[in-house]
Amino acid sequence: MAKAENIPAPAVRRLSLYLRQLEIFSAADHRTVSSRQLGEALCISDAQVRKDLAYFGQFGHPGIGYRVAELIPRVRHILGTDKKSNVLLVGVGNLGRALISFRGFIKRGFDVVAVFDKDPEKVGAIVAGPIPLRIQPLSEMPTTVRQYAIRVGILAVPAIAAQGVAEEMIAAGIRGILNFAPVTLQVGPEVGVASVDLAVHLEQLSFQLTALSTAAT
Amino acid sequence: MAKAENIPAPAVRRLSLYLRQLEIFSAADHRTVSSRQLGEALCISDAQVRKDLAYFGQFGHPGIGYRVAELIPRVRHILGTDKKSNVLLVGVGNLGRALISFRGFIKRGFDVVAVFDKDPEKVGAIVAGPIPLRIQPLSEMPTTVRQYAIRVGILAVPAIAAQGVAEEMIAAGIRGILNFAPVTLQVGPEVGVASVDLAVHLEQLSFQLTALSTAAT
DNA sequence: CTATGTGAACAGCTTCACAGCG
DNA sequence: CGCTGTGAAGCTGTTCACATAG
Repeated sequence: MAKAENIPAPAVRRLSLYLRQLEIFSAADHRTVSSRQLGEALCISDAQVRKDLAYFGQFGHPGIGYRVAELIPRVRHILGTDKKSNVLLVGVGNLGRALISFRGFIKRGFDVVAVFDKDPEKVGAIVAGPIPLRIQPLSEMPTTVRQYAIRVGILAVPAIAAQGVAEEMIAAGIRGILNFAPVTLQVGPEVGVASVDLAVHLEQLSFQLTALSTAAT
Repeated sequence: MAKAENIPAPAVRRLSLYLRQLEIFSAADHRTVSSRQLGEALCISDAQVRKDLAYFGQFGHPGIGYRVAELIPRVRHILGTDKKSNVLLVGVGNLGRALISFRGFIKRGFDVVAVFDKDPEKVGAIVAGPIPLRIQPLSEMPTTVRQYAIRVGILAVPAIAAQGVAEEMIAAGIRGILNFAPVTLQVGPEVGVASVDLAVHLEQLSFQLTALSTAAT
């Protein structure tokens, strides 16, 4: 076991993958799972799996492996997803709409309970989703954040507006931002940011392909 | 400069970010940019920026920095995004629809030119987007891939179907997959995979927040 | 005999610091 | 004098190999 700050970031990333895979094994009625099985399913070495899990505690049973039903709740607790949590979303464009109706969030314990947009034309409209939501103006964010105890926000606004909106979110009390705008947000150390740049991922694939065809010696 | 296989993967990831930022500087009429300016905008050290760019060639001018108008096309060429490329998408659910109408892809040189779905009820329907597209059955994929010279596909189907559909994509000639399904795809080494798991990102933020509040000693 | 947990060895990425060029 | 390009140093994450437990 180790203090949170000593745990490598990649290990935390993989922890989510372990949980995902454990749930798959659980659905397939596996009682126990070895580090090797877990690793093979995720293309990770068995040593890596053991080391990663060991950062967070002693979960395994020598000779047996990891008991699925025991490990899942432990990992959920570590990730803080053992309780449901409320999130908000800013930016009801194409992407925003899709994210609101995305079922994968609920499945993992995240409920989108409020949505905001700068455009006065959109404010007041109802957007469909797991729960129908009224689009609110940004000015209501501080109140709503307190009311629903929201800590995490999804940012799906155009690049040009992203930094400004992020600052409003932080001022409203948000402490974690999932950013879909193609910009690097400048935030203080008290705020966590995870960025998803869809175009960047395509560029990575494009590079791999051109690199491969160039390397055809 | 170095061979493609010697370049660290993180350097390639950052290369996309440099391009994004260079375009921002270009729009702001900066003629030249130093490694320090580029780094500050992206929260990366200046040494890192120089080393990364040096992996791909000698682009800088001592005493001056990097000429924006010169570097942008070079980086685009390295990433293989100096020419437009056609991509396809499989899975016309909520997320799929949003990705089809997502403008960010076009802006970076990727055109979604064909969409597929397994559901016979959906096949034949037209989906709106930059170009209206007819939803095709998977059986037409090999032909369409050849016709449009498609190399990269976006996978936006449910987790349970993802591995099977990925295999069909590869059989049809796809060599790069942008995967939105929450599973680890098992593919051969000739295929590139980039995975985006939206829930995993939220879990990372959740962990950071719980770790922070726990560390409040 | 199987499978974990872990110190030690290793590899790879990042930072440093400076030579060299404009 | 400013800023790049780069070997060398430093550091962090991964792999190895084995003691240990069931």
